[in-house]
Amino acid sequence: VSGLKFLEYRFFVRDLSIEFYIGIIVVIFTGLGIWVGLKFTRKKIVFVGPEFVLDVSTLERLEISKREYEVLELIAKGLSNQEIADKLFVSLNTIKTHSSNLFLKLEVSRRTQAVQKAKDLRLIP
Amino acid sequence: VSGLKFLEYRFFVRDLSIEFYIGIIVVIFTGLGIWVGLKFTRKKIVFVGPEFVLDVSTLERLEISKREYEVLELIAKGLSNQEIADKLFVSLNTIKTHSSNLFLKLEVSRRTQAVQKAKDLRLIP
DNA sequence: ATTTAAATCATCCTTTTGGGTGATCCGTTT
DNA sequence: AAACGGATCACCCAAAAGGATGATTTAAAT
Repeated sequence: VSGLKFLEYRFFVRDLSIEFYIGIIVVIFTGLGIWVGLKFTRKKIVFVGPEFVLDVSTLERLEISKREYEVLELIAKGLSNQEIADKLFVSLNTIKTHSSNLFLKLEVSRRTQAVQKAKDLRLIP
Repeated sequence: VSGLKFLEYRFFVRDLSIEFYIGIIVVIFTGLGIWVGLKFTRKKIVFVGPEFVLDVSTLERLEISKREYEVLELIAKGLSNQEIADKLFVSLNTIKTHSSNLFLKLEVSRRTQAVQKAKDLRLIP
């Protein structure tokens, strides 16, 4: 306040009220507090594992059915057609049909390519 | 200040200086500023792509040769043995030998499993 | 009621892949 | 010089995968 009064004395002629000085002080120290708060806060670093978000729109665009998607997932896990058939309780032929249709829709000709492309398209993690 | 003086009047008998009140105000509003600064700071979120680091020790432990590793990479890209042979300018039989040895070392029996396991072992991204 | 899409299974045939074995060549190590 | 690991290739056989086509059933949509 003394400093402010001194400044007032030097540069102005008006006599300012004590409330005015207090207002200025409030503003200045609130600002200081904000600055300190920002300055000494550790930046909160959040490591985000690349959260997989299924691209449903692509799934729909390619008209991939639920069953085909199941087969795709199991193919991606490295299972053979026979193993997939056993796991889904259907015949090997059925799985071959599903995978064939899947390859057509994904525009690939091998299961390894299907896995690659499906990952690129965010259909599987 | 008026509020403070009122409080002083109510609960204390001493006559406190204006500097004292200003000190209190400074402390209060600096604290307020700090609070605001912390409250409205967005947490800094850093997305960390899962930086792939090749696990050389595993590669050496499994005694996977350079050529075999090359084949592994191309298998992971979805190439057929014939395509790999063309790309590396060797015969199909050579690739079959390499992939067979690779499967032995990775303890798998299919290329899709090899890709899966190689990823788990951090041999490929 | 008819159409449609999904899921199921089959048959036939071809290509790809995997497993086993053996052989040659070439550097490096012993 | 001999041994060794690596890279290369061949041949054989069996299993797996892929492509094409057709058929049946069922549930949902029109």
